[in-house]
Amino acid sequence: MAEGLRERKKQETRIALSWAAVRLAVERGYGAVRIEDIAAEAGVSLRTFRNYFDSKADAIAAREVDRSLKIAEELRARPADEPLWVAIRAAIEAHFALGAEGHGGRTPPDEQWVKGIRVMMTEPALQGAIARAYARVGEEMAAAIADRTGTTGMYPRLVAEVIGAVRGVVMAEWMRADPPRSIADLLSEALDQVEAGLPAPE
Amino acid sequence: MAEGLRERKKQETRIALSWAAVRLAVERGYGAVRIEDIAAEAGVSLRTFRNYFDSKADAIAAREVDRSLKIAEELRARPADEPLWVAIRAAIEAHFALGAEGHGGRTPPDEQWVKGIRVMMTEPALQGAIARAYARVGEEMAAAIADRTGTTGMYPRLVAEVIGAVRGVVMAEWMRADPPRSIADLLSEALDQVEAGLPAPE
DNA sequence: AATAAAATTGCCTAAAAGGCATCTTTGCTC
DNA sequence: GAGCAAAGATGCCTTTTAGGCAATTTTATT
Repeated sequence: MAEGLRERKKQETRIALSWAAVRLAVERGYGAVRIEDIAAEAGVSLRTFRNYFDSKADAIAAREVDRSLKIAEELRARPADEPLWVAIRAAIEAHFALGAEGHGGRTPPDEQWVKGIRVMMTEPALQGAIARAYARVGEEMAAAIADRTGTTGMYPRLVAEVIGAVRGVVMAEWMRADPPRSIADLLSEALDQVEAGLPAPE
Repeated sequence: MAEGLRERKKQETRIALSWAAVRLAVERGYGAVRIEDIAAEAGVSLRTFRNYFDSKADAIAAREVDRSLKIAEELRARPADEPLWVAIRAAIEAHFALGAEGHGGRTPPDEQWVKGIRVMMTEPALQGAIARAYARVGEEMAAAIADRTGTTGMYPRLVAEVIGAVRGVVMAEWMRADPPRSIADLLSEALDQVEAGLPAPE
């Protein structure tokens, strides 16, 4: 086994910790969670928590990083001859498939995640960590785009950051839209506008 | 006087504190600055510092917020009949006029600010605060754009966040470009690409 | 099984966060 | 211009975080 037990256990601990952090924050509010509680919940010592994350906020943000990195992964998985923006749309849509007007009866395990997102976007103390997390994601995206298009210079980063902007605006709108709109819709609308160069409507 | 001495003094203290924070961070490195030092430098008590800012990082970021808010201000000041993107370009360019291949001999007072920027973009501990700061700026920008275009929905926020993305990418490229390129150039290039809808180059 | 490498943990100190009461300053009224 | 109310500044205090260091346990390798 290439990675070995050691690596796997580390990942597991990391994920357990960040899930615990999210769960507790959702349950009792971010401010009321001590990192001590998080560590206890995950079954490690307080000190170990600190070996994994620099802060409570980072632990929560880590969940979103891991999720979001999948966009870049998905993008790399798309056929190489697919036009860039088609691939991008597909990658993002796959990522957001969670909130998808979940019919089908079975509550997706993501349902709890939606609450987590809400906490993350709401709690001011978290926004810094989230932003830093997305910066990480942006780098991955830029790399994926650079590889796919063979471009250098600002282009890949520009695209990556603009996608990040779209993600953010869409999520914000999705959370506050009343009546609710589907993420797929919002996403599509936003990407259309971006691809058109955001012309001023008259 | 509408605002009164009270408000003015508060602003002064706020600015003094955040300048002190930036200066000290540039001089001796972010980590080596105690908020106690910052307070002392600005001539207030440690406790007062805390009344103004939630953290050391916020104090530094505040400087960049104040600066960046001028973009929105500038945008509002542009003639109402100017096309949106023309106005946006002008507003951003005015903002970045600092680094402008400063000939003319006199070192702009902004020279120190450039160092400040470098610290802000470099220090990981600061990136969260910076990001939050830019979120503030994004709101102002979105409001300005909404007012100017009379649009609602995602459009204003989308434009604002995309501009933020451009700003970020341009600054990063500017700091790492070797040989150096002028900010105006980079900005122009980035905005061209965005306005064109970021088409994949072939 | 023996040993090296790496992770976990406990202990400890410095620093930060923020509540609360007190004292000053500012703004307003008479 | 004296007095009063509101807002800000300050000091004190407790809880929580941050992170270095060394000891201990666990995993990987030979």
